[in-house]
Amino acid sequence: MISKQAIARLSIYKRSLQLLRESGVEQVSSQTLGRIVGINPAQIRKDLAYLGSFGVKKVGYNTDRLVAILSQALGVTEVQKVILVGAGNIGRALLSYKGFAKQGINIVAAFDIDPAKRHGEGFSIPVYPLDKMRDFIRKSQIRIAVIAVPAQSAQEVADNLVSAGIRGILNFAPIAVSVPPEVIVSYVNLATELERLVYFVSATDIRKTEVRR
Amino acid sequence: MISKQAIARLSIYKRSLQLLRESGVEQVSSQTLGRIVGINPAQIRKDLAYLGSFGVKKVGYNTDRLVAILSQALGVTEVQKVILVGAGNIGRALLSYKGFAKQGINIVAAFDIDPAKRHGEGFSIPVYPLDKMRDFIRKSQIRIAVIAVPAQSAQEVADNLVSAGIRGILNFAPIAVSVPPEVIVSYVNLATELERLVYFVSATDIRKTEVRR
DNA sequence: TCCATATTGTGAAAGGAGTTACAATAAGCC
DNA sequence: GGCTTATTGTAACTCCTTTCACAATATGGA
Ligand SMILES: NC(=O)c1ccc[n+]([C@@H]2O[C@H](COP(=O)([O-])OP(=O)(O)OC[C@H]3O[C@@H](n4cnc5c(N)ncnc54)[C@H](O)[C@@H]3O)[C@@H](O)[C@H]2O)c1
Ligand SMILES: NC(=O)c1ccc[n+]([C@@H]2O[C@H](COP(=O)([O-])OP(=O)(O)OC[C@H]3O[C@@H](n4cnc5c(N)ncnc54)[C@H](O)[C@@H]3O)[C@@H](O)[C@H]2O)c1
Repeated sequence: MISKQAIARLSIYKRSLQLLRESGVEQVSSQTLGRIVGINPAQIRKDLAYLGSFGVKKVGYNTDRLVAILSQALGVTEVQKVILVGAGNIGRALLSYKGFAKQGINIVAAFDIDPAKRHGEGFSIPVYPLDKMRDFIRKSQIRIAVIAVPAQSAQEVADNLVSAGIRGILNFAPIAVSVPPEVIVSYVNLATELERLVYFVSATDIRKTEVRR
Repeated sequence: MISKQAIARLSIYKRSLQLLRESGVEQVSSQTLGRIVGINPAQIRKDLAYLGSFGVKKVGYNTDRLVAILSQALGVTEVQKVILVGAGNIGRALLSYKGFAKQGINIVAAFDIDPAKRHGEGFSIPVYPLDKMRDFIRKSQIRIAVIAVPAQSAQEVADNLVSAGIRGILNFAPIAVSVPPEVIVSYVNLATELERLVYFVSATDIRKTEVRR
């Protein structure tokens, strides 16, 4: 199995390769890609080696082919449907974002307890009441959900999601949720990210350049 | 120097300890805290040992004292001022968020190229034109900035920030920015997080429970 | 056609990070 | 006051990640 760090890097490669491809670049060496994404070329070659061997010596990798291979490996050859719970500040920002589609990810519906949050303001994704959630997940075979509700509701929402069949959760609430072992939870903790910066900036002496996930 | 993973965990401990303290808990063992945050108790003890030795055998740690020590270690004993560049979808979500203050972080101003983004809609933080940015950073001695502009503007914004004296950047744009070695850049890449979930959920067999940063 | 060389793929080395295990010990109880 | 025991702090170990280094090799040019 590929490690979670490696998967994150594969996703980063994919995005950069898509951009390169769009600007007409057909071949790229691990060195050049490494410069673009800020990652050691040997690391890139090793990550790609998990998926097979499709570089050409003295030339590099075909951008088109590599994007296809990475999409396949990551499981986004066909669009992945995702739902969102909590159409507040963060939730609405996600609903308005057009960039996920290009990465093969589609937020297909949102759910919110508050009726006032249910008019689509600008974005075309519907916001439903909570009691539609379970059925929607079942009928549309949704496996991944984003939690963007207040911390005190996160566990309850997670429990509902899991019992409806959700297998992966991206949690914006700054609190650990407990789920069965077969469910994967990933956290986005922005306050932590900022505190991390505060620490490394405050520690004044010269140090490592980048803090990358 | 403490590793970036350890710093992230210290921040997580701090938040949970604050919650515990608020609900009247005065002492907590590494085991109990570990259960709450989902982290191995030995890991917690080791992380705390970086900062000194202030647990009490057979009792655990004093929540009050530990919050103070963690705040000190992370550099948030006094409120840290942060600026935001790009008051779009994500930027406005951050500006509306009340939760940073509790962690000792204060977004004091935002900057946007678009005049239409400059009315404070609900949030009290001012949104200024870009040409005020340099002076503001200098005068208010800001060291940390959040980039929430489109990818194609991110490098330009980063260059401006760095030349004005910014030392740490939290970048929401899904693109690597190049900065001098003394500047720290941290990335929030939501598409990557979702793709990672897609991968681990798709790889159907039984596997590790959580993907934590 | 043959050569010089840029680049891959990977084995080995180095460097962390996380976990286990346990001796030390202070607290609370009898 | 002494004993039992929960809990810390840390040393040792294991596991995992990243980097280094280089042989293999396909390409493009002469
Ligand atoms: N906004 C930010 O910049 C930011 C930053 C860091 C962390 N967060 C975290 O992200 C989460 C969301 O933040 P926000 O600023 O968007 O909050 P918000 O209050 O604006 O939005 C929360 C939404 O969740 C809905 N909700 C509440 N309980 C619910 C439930 N049980 N089921 C479904 N919906 C429910 C509310 O109606 C509301 O629309 C919070 O946990 C917050 O701590 C936000
Ligand atoms: N919204 C999301 O959910 C989301 C998700 C993933 C990534 N992102 C990334 O976050 C960034 C912001 O996304 P968004 O949805 O908020 O975009 P947005 O277009 O809503 O907002 C961008 C803002 O930046 C301003 N801006 C543009 N160029 C600028 C410049 N040179 N200086 C200052 N301000 C400038 C624009 O006026 C606008 O207000 C993008 O890079 C996007 O790819 C957003």
